[in-house]
Amino acid sequence: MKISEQHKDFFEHVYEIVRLIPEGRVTNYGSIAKALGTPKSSRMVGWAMNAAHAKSDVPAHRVVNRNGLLTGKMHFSTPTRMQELLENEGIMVKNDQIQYFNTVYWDVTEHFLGK
DNA sequence: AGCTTGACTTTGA
DNA sequence: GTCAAAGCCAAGC
Repeated sequence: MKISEQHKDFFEHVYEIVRLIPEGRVTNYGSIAKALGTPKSSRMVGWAMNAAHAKSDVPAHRVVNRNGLLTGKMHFSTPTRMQELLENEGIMVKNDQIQYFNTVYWDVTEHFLGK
């Protein structure tokens, strides 16, 4: 896909990127917003995730805030659902904080730059 | 129509 | 390192 496709809905862009996040990796809201060309609209990414929750093929649990904190866990079916999904992919979570966040972090822009 | 809220980030003190 | 403030914009009231 092309990042510069601005004719589509903002949410659809978010979905496409979130779907690209590899298993066992996570990214943050700002990185996604940045990839969409609107770095300051990171809040909208969160709002998009809220809507994405309905879609079954959007791994919303792989998106956390920039500190690696599971800020959106309460929006899942159960408050522990997000952590369970992450741990199921090999990501360690302690007190809503992703362990070794720097290691599992997957930068969206780096991916598109081919790095 | 306006006002508030929010799964956020950046910046400046 | 912390903290407060601003910017972002869709949805809900």
